[in-house]
Amino acid sequence: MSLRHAVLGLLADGPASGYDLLKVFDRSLAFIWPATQSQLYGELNRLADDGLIEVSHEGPRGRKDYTITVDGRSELERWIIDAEPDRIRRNEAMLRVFFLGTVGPERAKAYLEREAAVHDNLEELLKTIERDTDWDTSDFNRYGHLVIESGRRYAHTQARWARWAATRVQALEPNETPRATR
Amino acid sequence: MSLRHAVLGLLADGPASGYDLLKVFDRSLAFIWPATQSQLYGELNRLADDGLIEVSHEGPRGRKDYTITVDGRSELERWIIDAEPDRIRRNEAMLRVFFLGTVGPERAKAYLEREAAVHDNLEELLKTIERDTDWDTSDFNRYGHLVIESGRRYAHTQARWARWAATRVQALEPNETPRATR
DNA sequence: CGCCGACATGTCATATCTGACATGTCAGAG
DNA sequence: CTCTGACATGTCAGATATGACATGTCGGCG
Repeated sequence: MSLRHAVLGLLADGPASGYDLLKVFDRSLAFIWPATQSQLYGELNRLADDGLIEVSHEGPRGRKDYTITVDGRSELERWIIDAEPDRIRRNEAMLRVFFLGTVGPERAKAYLEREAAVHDNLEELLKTIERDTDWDTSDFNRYGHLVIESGRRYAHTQARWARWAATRVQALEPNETPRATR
Repeated sequence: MSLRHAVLGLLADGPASGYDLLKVFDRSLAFIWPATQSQLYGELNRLADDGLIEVSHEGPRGRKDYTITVDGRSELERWIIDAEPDRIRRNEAMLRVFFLGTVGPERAKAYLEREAAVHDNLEELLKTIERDTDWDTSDFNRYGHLVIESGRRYAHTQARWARWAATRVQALEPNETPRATR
């Protein structure tokens, strides 16, 4: 249930409307905490009900600017410092690797090489973002730079791993003991 | 909705009961695709309804051994090879990093050093598993070794990143422009 | 002045996840 | 023979997530 804290964190930087926040989610938080529009507006109302944020200004077209309250700020700090992060990471790509034995070495190898290419591309994308972003003025804040760098290193490591894994596939196959089809 | 495919993948290795599978989930799939008991039993029934698996044997205490069907096997292969993996990874720890600016440099640094230590421990754990596991007979299959190695490299990279990030924190703080509390 | 595209918020059905609860059986130790 | 712990499957309420749908407004271009 960290959407709540993502919203608080964004509002800690200054007041914003749901519409504003949605753009930030799409642009900079998309990789680490995606959120849909219906989730976001629902959460804003719940946060306001709980007194962690409040409507500080109403604009045209029903626009509502929300501001974080003192309670909201202390809840945010509590979450950042005290709460143990949930480290569970479901990883569909790795789940496939786990079962690669069922499709035979050629297709396993092809899969891993594709993974390598995907992560090469991701690394390039993140490098481009690092190069082209003005960290003081963009939707990414200064600490966002650290997050992007972490992603870049992750992509790099994964690509190297996938290429290494592709070379290991042959060795993993049982020596001519075809798996039972039934 | 990949729990479905995780179950198919495990049953591709041979028949098993829900109880058996639950142990495998806890022991070897826990890191990449955790599942609870209620999820698992529900999914087994749904898979059987859809004809992708079938009850091949009934044992004592209501035990049901499930076997993957031909349809199930082809659905599994389709998923591994054809379907585009969902690469969205919610990452609570990184979300915190994104908002580390709100708690001040000392606490930000402490957080990152803690992250480094956590990932050091994870790396050690995975190294131990790599060292002590017999990859031919354990719940991990041969390809599971590749998955563990990927995790090990990930933990290593993250620990290095966190230590590097800790050194960058000072530089990220705006020069004595205290953030507005309101 | 009319229209289009961006602005802006909201609801709803469906699906899924989580954790707790419920129920019962069998094998082996003492 | 009794009891305990592992075996074994299931249901349910409540919380979250997803994607589609609904509704309306304002600013600026032609």
